[in-house]
Amino acid sequence: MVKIENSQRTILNLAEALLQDKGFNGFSYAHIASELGVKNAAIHYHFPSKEDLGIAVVKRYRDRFHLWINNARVKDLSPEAKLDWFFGIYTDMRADKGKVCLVGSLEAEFNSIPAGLQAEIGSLHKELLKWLEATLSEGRGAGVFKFNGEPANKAALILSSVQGALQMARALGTRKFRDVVEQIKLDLMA
Amino acid sequence: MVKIENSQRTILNLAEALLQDKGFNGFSYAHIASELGVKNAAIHYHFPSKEDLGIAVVKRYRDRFHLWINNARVKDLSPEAKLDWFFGIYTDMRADKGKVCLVGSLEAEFNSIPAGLQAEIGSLHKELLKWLEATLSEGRGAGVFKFNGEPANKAALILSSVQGALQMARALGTRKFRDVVEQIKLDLMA
DNA sequence: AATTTTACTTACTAGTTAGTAAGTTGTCAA
DNA sequence: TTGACAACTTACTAACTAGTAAGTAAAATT
Repeated sequence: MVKIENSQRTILNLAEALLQDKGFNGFSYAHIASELGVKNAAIHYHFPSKEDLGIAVVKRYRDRFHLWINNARVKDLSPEAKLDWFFGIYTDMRADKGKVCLVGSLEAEFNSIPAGLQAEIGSLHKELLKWLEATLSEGRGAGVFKFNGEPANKAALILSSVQGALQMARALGTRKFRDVVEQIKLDLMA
Repeated sequence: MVKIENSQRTILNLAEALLQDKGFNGFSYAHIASELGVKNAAIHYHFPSKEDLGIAVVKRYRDRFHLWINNARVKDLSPEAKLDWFFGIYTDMRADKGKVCLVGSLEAEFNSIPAGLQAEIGSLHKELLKWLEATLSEGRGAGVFKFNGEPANKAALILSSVQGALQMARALGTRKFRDVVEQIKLDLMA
């Protein structure tokens, strides 16, 4: 028995990449197993069902996001820098083999994924919106962001558009993604 | 042999609904066949491969869009009314069992769908953007829309956000979709 | 040293997938 | 009236799907 160090984490890494690349219905346990050089059943040992695996991926993603936004390196940034950090997450996804946001990927397939995973992705989406809303609110208070209406609605618009822009970029190129991010900033700073 | 009138169209209707509901990897020929009360092979008779079926759905969607935008009932509208008509398409999707845009659905699964379908969805996306860009340009010229930057970039932002908002609404409710559309209008009219 | 636990493999199942080949039947045109 | 054709059905395949049960070997615990 060759002990692969931290199999659980390696499986989660691969599952996360596959979710962002092919979608929940676009990958199988066999994909993960062959990539890792183990058998299907080894994956089922760590994550009994595909729903368990999906939920674990999203849970870890949520934890990571919480760690970041509560970390001084993000918490103490100016609103503009916070927003740039946030957009940077999506820019990195786009650069990493044209991945899309977990939220967008799973919500596009929402009606063909397990209920537990639906709930989990809803929680992540709410948390992303909440942080973005607070950041926009802070920025408008400081006079650096300018927009009409509720920060919650502006947050929903911005998050929807970066999510959509990552998908758009798959068919129309990275250029289009950058254009959308620039336009968001233009609308916010003008 | 019970003759179902216009099977081809009935299959396309069902396939389109399934694509917008479950995604390309979330439905099968068996789903369509059982819903129509025929056998799998009957679907293969009309559309030999799943790629053929997907392409036919998107092609028909494109044709429909072209017909509408070239029709006087849309062509002769004011820019604001044109935009409302456009948003109405997405509002209707949301109301119709929480469907999402074909473009968003297929681009989220982009890396796990056939190449021919990838190309077809790219063409549709370009056409939607082109029309929206022209409408925004016309509206800004007429003084009814206000925004900075290129109409092409503003069009990409708006299309991305309605696409993303339909997906968001699946996890967070129709309310959120409406909020995004209202915010787009607010940003455009202020 | 004995036992339990962890992390697997082997071997399997039942169901689903897209896709095909060959046969059937109603309709329509020559 | 015959023959072609459209629109299927029957019957099948090979590959893949998630998931399970039982066995194994090393490592950790007692």
